[in-house]
Amino acid sequence: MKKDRISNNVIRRLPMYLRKLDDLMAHGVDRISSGELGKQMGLTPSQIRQDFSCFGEFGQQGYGYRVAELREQVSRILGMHRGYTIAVVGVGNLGHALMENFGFSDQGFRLVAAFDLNPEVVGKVIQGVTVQDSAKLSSWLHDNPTDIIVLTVPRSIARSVAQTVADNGARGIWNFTNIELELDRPDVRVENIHFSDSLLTLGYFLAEQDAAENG
Amino acid sequence: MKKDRISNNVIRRLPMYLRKLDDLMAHGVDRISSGELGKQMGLTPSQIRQDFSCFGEFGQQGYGYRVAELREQVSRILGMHRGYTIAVVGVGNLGHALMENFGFSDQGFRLVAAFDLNPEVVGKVIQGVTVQDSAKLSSWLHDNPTDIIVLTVPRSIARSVAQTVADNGARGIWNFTNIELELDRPDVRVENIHFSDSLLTLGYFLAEQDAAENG
DNA sequence: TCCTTTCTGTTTTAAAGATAACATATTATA
DNA sequence: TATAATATGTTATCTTTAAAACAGAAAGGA
Repeated sequence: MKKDRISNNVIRRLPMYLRKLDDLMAHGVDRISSGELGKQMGLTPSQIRQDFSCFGEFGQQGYGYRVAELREQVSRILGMHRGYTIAVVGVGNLGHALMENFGFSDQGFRLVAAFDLNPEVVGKVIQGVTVQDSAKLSSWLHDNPTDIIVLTVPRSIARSVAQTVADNGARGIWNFTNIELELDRPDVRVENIHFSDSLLTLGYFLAEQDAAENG
Repeated sequence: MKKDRISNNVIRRLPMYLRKLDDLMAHGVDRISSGELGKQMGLTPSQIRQDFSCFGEFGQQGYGYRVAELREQVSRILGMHRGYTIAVVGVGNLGHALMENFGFSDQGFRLVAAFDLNPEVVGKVIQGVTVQDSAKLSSWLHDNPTDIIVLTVPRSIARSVAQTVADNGARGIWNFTNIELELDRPDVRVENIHFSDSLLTLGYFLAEQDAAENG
């Protein structure tokens, strides 16, 4: 039965399902049961069936799930067919790396612009996109409504840039800066990649191990 | 009362506390109550007190928490004083960006080595570290036990490289490749940065918004 | 110094999340 | 065609996580 309110945990598992299903398709698997899928993903069959049942009935009793169809459903739920537009703000090492190596179009997004304030970077063409001067950011966004901003600027200007893009129609911010943005616009969604949080978590587990062994 | 088993959720919040406490210190705040901290972080005071009480009694009734002291405790819990060693494997755009811009030492880690198989990259010195040929990876790790491997190689070789480093004493893998590693070594901790999972999650929320408005 | 206020650490209660159980439908097989 | 096996979607139960309530200790003021 379709649910109205989908829990965060379920949403976070959707991309994992997508990856696994892609993987299965690449290996020529065209049907799978929740039991087998659970075994391969380290989840219980119950959880898998419950997760999918939040969005509809994608399986068939006595048969299982058709991989291609399920993959399509998950991809649709994630909005991958919508072709959301993306602009990178801050073309330093990281922003550059994302433009070059992250396959935005593979994931259903369209990289449409990039901005930086360094004159040495402005004008460069990366993946078909010309880096523009940050001074033009506001007006460009105003003229070209853009769904998602990749925020890869130094943390010192992160907050003000975030506010600027939020005030100029951005609907989501993919935040790579190491701060909590705290915008005054609840309609703008912020998704964080906190590198240091992740590494420190890893460090915690090593420290825990060390403590258990020595003290 | 100190707890034996700390839940994952609590652990994931620790780095957030650390960032907030750093922030408070930078602003000259030297004491804070769970109420005020909760307000600033979007958490309930209860949760904050419970989180800290997992590790000990860091506050003072009627007074609150001394920011510097609490920061020190959190940092200690995360093992930041232990100076875990780090080697980057895969010095492409992303690996390079991390070496240059992520402040490993600021977070208490020591960047000690880097490896790549591209001859144009091998020999380069980045942040004081000379990039070595990947052919030397196994033997080097064997001779220089390293705590954490930053895995920034192409996904095609990710699994085999991960296995290699795990078999040569790595204790943790910071995985930036878009796959689930599934090592046969439960003692090696894997911490993932799944860029696409994160962006797709953001996409989900935009799609949800769109669906609510139109259909 | 005494009393009120503040605020912690812990206990209790409630909510959320995950697992297990179940009823039912399809597939495969004899 | 009948029957056993399989596997879903849903309901019920259990576990985990978060919030609220509370008792007691320190701080601050009159």
